[in-house]
Amino acid sequence: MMKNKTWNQHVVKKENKSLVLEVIRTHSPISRASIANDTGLNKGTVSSLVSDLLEDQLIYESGPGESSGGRRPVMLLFNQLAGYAIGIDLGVNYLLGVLTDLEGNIVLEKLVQFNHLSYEEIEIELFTMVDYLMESAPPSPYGIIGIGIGVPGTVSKSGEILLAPNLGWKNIDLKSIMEDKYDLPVIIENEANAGAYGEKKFGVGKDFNQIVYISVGIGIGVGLILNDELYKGSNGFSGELGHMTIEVGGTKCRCGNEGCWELYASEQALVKSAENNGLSANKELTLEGLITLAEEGNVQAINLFNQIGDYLGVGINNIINTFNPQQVIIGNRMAFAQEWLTDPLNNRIRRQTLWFQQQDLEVNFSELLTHSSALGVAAFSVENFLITI
Amino acid sequence: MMKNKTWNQHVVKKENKSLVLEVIRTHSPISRASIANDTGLNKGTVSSLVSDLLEDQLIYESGPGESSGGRRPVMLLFNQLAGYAIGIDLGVNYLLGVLTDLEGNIVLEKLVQFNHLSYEEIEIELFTMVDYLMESAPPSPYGIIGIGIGVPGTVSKSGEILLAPNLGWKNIDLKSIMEDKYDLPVIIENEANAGAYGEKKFGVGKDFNQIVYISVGIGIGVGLILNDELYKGSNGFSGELGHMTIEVGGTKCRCGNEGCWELYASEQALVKSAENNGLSANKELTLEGLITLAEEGNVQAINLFNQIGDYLGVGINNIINTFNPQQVIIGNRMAFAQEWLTDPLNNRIRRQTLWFQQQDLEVNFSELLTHSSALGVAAFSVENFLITI
DNA sequence: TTTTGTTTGTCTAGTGGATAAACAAAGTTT
DNA sequence: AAACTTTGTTTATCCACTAGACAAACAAAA
Repeated sequence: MMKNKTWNQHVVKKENKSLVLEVIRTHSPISRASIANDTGLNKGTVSSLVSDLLEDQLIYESGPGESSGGRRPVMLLFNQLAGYAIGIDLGVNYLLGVLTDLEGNIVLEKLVQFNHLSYEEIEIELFTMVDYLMESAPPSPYGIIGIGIGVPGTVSKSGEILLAPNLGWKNIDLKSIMEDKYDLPVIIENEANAGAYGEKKFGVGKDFNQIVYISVGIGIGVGLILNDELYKGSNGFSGELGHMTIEVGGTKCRCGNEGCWELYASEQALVKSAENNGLSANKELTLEGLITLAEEGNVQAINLFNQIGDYLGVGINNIINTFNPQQVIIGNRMAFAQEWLTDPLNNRIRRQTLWFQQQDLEVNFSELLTHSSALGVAAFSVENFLITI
Repeated sequence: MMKNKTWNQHVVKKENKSLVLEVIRTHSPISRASIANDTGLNKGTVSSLVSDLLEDQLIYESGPGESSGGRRPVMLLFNQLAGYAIGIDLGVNYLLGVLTDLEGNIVLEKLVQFNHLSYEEIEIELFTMVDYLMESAPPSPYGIIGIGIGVPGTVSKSGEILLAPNLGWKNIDLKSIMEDKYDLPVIIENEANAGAYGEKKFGVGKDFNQIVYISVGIGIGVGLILNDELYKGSNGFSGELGHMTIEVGGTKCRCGNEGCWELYASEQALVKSAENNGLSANKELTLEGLITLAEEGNVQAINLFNQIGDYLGVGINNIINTFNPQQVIIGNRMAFAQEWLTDPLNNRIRRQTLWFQQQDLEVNFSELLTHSSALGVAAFSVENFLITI
């Protein structure tokens, strides 16, 4: 049985309803007439679909708008308060939870930090976080419409966390656990994938279709937006670019490979070379400490960041040649060091990337910084909810 | 004006008609009843669509099939002779043209070899080739349905050849030139992209959805099949992986970068190290010459191929980490040396690729060898033709 | 103020394609 | 021969979209 997707009028209606909702979401406030004009749908069709959406409470009518030489239009607006989504960024030593409306606006946010917790202990923190956010949600027609969780590891298509090395987790079916407990749709996604989506929806990637988002933290992860959609490989493991070889016969990595990119351009690389350089110890040798040093004008610290920027450029160059993206976004904690990374990074790219790849290419730093992932998974939940309407 | 895709019953019919044709193409011979069962469409709907397709001469009825306990079914078959496609692989020193039916079977094929021709001279060869293939096509309802050309260079989405370094071409709008002359749909595609599609449709990639095809010739090009579709970047330049850095500070490449993969793992790398090793000159130092030497048991030649295999593995490792594909196909001329490449290549991958990436991963050599590209572009033309029905 | 023309949104009739169910034809099985 | 099965067509019905008529609400010109 192949059961290929067949087409009938029910599909047509659902599809057109989605289209109308999408137009209202992106162009609000907008009149029925403008929707008909924009989509090419007949005026009557739009009226009928709009009345459905009004019944669903997903949109509402506001007062009349400006006349353009005739009867004044009734303006339609997306009801972003029809429900709320929970997005959680599950980090190695923190838990960042946000409650967003259907437009991705943060209604409430909470950060918990910890150290060296076991899986069971983190699970308790997670439950506490979700409970808190659920209880705090304002009343709404649809209530909590879903929970999204971003994790620093590989996630299978079925939502199982296969390997999260920095957490020490392996084969944890968090999706089922959460769905059983809360009876809500749950989405588990790689942190870099989530961040990529977050930046695309709400951050610096809004106007681009082909985006490579590079999450530079302890390690390096990459999220790919290809043709406006998140791309995952055949099993959902794509974007493990932190383990791309940039130096044959280079340093051994615990992944089994050698010369891996994240050994040269991540937070762990930064801290390690700081130690090797015997940098003065009046500041702690952490990313934050080194940023403070650099801000004070410490040349050694600045050089370290320059070095990281250069190595970032090497990997980014490879990525550009592979994907020919419109935009490269550097995100996560390392984005705080933008000031000292930009020049060496851009130099490397200007010198070494094929000229036609540089056309229409933007290299940007994250706008949402540490919030990209949480907002991204929340947005996934919203998207999933809206297509079921 | 956004003019988003709207849905109506015309679209539904077209889509369902395509679906029915697709099922007949892949499952022929098949009865109307089976189609209804497979697709989920109503029997009556299938009957009506089938009668349309019969009128279009795209399918035909054969004699009755086996009964399964009731009336014997009328079997339907795809009429692969309803039209013919022309596919041309435009190489640096050759022109390979094929005439295929709508199923991709080669009806006629012709190879022309040359050396150091200017663009104008190659254009003449190209015209001669197309004229020959068109005249030789058997009579059919739709005649020649399109021309596809694979070129070793970057092609913009509008079909312009932007840069073909090994040909010395720049900004040549071959698509318009051909369409004006022949008044037929013309598709220009990068040779590696075409090869990837060819292998997916007719070669070793038939049963895979995420394929990385690596065309190893004078240089290295890569074609990506992601989610069953050819992926091109934002401008159509993706897959320029020959210029991926695999050694920081390595050999200078004329692309401006250094340590590019194709300097270590292509035909040009092979020949160069053969020269440097001062290999005996009783055979010419070409790929073919070195293969002959290796077949005779020449240890030096075999070592050279082993070296190439190892470096191929380095780049392939990066690619696997990036795309998490189901299959990697090594194609083009270097595939003839499969015998001496396989072991070092697989060793490198087995040692250095993350374990979960190796699951369900196949590394294969091309089946179509030098025909992948020509068949691929012909298949593009067929596909484009069928969706206009 | 009146008239004219425009814009908005609803309503009605009609079109086209899908579906379900009845039906005829051509088999097999008992 | 009778009963059942399978195939493929036909018929009546449903449903979403479209075109075009229409009324309401407004602006601008007379």
